[in-house]
Amino acid sequence: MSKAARQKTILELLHRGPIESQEELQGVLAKRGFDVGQATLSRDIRELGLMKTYDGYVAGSGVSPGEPVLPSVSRLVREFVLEVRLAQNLLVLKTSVGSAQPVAAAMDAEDWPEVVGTLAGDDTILVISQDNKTAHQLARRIEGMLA
Amino acid sequence: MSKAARQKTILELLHRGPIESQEELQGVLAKRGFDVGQATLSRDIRELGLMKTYDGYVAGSGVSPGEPVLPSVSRLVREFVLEVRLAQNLLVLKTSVGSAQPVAAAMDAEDWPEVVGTLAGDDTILVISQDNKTAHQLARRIEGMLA
DNA sequence: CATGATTATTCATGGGCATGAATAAATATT
DNA sequence: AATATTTATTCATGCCCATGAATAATCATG
Repeated sequence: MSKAARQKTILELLHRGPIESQEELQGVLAKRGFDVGQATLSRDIRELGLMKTYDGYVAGSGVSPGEPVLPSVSRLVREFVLEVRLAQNLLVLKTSVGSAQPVAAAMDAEDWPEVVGTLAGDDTILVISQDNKTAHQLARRIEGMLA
Repeated sequence: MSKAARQKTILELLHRGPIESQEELQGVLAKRGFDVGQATLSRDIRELGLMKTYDGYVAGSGVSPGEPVLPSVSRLVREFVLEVRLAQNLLVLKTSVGSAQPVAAAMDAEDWPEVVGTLAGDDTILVISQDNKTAHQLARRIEGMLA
């Protein structure tokens, strides 16, 4: 099973109540068919931004139950973005067919300060930046991911 | 630059006219910033289903110019599909947020005989199969990709 | 403070994928 | 038919990513 599925399950489990330790989490996940090591869970916890309270691990208030996580933006950009075009303070990204949405969602999740907003169609993403300069910086960042 | 971008460019170039040889293609791509070897082009040509005619390489009639290609279905399934649920002759696939479309598109492109049709939302794909048995086979295939 | 429990990080490994050099195979030319 | 050219395939390599064993660091307990 995949990392994304595992992390989704972790969030679902935490929605039911806190889990005391990584060891307990390991056991509960094993019951759901996820055979996973402690090191991996430590990483998952960090990636999901979980908090350790007196009662155990809880999800942050910004994370809804079962909210599936996306692969990293650099991975999605590398995989799906075909072209990066600059038009003043706008960036137009061409993607593989039907692939604009996950890329845009991953970008939104990054909360990049240069991004005012995104609009995703089927194979095109419009990224709105504050001005020409920041758009240019953004384009270079994305192109760096493609290299 | 990425493989997908390169293959898209190949298709665009062929839309303008045939290209005689892989060597010529290599040179034309180099002018567009794609530094790529002959072996790779041979593979691209095979993957894109290009045909070698008397005039040179042409795209098949089923391929539109600049039609971006998707990653393999197994790759997309592995990356985005979180759950596979069976309901009689229907399969419900849960994906990461906003990721249903590329997965469904890649499935459609496979022309699996067991698939009557697909319907993709934001994070859910409904796959319609002929009957319970073929749906079950399909589920197992997809689950195999996830392992 | 010593010890045990828990968590984080390092290190090594392996899977998946893409690539090009080298080689094999196929095709074109003379 | 011999040779040159073109294409396909094998082999080796490297990148990216994920993982767990081992270890280091941190925290809790007595």
